[in-house]
Amino acid sequence: MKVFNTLTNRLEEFEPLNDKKVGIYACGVTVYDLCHIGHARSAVVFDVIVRYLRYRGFDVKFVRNFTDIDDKIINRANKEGVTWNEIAERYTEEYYKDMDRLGIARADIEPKATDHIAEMIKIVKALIERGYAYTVDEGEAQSVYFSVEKFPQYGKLSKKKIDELMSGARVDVNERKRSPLDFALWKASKPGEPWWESPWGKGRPGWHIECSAMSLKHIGETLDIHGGGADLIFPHHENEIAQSEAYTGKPFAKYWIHNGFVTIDKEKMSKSLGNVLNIRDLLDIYDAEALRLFLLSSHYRSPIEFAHEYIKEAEATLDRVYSTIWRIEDFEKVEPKDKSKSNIQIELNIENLKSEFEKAMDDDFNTAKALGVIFEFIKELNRFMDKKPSNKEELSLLSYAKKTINELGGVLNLFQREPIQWYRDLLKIKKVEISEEEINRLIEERVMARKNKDWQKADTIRQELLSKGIILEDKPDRTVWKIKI
RNA sequence: GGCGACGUACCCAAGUGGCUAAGGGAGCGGUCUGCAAAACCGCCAUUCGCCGGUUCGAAUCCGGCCGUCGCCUCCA
Repeated sequence: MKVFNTLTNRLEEFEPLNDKKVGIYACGVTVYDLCHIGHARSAVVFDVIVRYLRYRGFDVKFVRNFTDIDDKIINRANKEGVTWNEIAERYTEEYYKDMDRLGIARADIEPKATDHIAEMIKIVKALIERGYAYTVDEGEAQSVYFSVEKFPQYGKLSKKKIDELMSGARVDVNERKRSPLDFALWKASKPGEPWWESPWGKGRPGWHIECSAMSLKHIGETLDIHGGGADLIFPHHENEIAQSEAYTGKPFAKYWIHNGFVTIDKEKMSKSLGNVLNIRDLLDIYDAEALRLFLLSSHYRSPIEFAHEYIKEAEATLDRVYSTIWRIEDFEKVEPKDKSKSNIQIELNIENLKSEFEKAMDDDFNTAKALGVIFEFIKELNRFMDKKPSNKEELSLLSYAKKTINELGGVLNLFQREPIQWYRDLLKIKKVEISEEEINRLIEERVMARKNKDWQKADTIRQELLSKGIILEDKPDRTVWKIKI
């Protein structure tokens, strides 16, 4: 199994530090606003990585944090006239609402920064004692900064050189740092800001230190995998390496995995550009699984361009998969004819499907390729069913195929619904103005008309439903409805 | 300015030295159907931004050019 390591800029064989045990830490969100589709991508990517490692038999401990104290949270709270923790709690809840719908499994541990103040203080104290950090007076209290020049390897993750960073650095007149590259480990609180008691007076933690403290506590000195969005490489992850390795003297993480951005009009989606799309707004008009499929349809490190058209394509794809599964279920109801000899020449190579899927996923979690493998198999399945399988052997092969799609889909957390549920959910999300009962009533009416060869009436009903976004399919034994995408 | 990534059909997207350049969507033609829809079959890149080089052989390696984007500031 190979993974791309940002630290070495190369594909590497994945070998955890302790046999089958894997400790993963992924940077979560700062809870000050609704999550956007970029957050969704990162969450989906690491969700799939964890699911696949488990599928491969690794014993995974997955930690994903919440940053629940930060300037942005404080600003938002001040703007709304509420407390900072009210903001943090509110957006943590909203995070779960969105991520649950996207099928993101909960991490094994989901620590919050403010529950680890003591651990952070301990590290900061040690860094001062060992000469890696220094204090700066800020009125009654002190701030603590990490001195980047004391850590010569600084820049090894982001491939930056300290002197080049220095020459390009902005000079911030308000900060009393010794070097513009130094970053805050601990901030003295200004009046009105939240604070915790510390050896440096009333203050609050800097951003980066929380991840060092929480990963150390919940996983250990060296992580197998540390991940997050590519925009965290610098300075966040670079700073984490500096402070963690200065503290423990051990490598902070063996593999660094970073997901690419979501772009709109080829530009990175970001708050400062004002082009963010909230997950919430998209889930109002698209099926969550379609959004998830869209996010997995290109490699996790490539930039992925968002367009409504692409989500619709993903919906069409899902529709095809669920239609095929539905078809299999029809065959499962057929009483097998034991005597009939199999005359189907079409290959239904399920072991090959599995091995090709695994091959794709083993290659740096190539979900795009893995999906291609599944879609190819879907075509094979339909071809197989076109030949009207009827004996026991053929029908059990179909059931096994269905089970396998479910199993492999489970790694991506796709294709897990009952087909009828897919159409019912779509009925809601597309705001179709007709109930399932009404659809079934019209179908009954049309069945009667067709029996009487009243084609005109049958076509009128079909047309009426189509105008509301419902497509009818006449099967040999019955008529089913689907949603027009 | 420094560092990095990318450029594959009408659109999305795999493929990083050698069988016919995956897969999906759209489109066109056909089978099936009362008509449809779905499904299936066929067509849809002699060619991978451009120009050179290495090689028996390159979309894949090297060099140059053009274009797009990202990081260097809070960001998934």
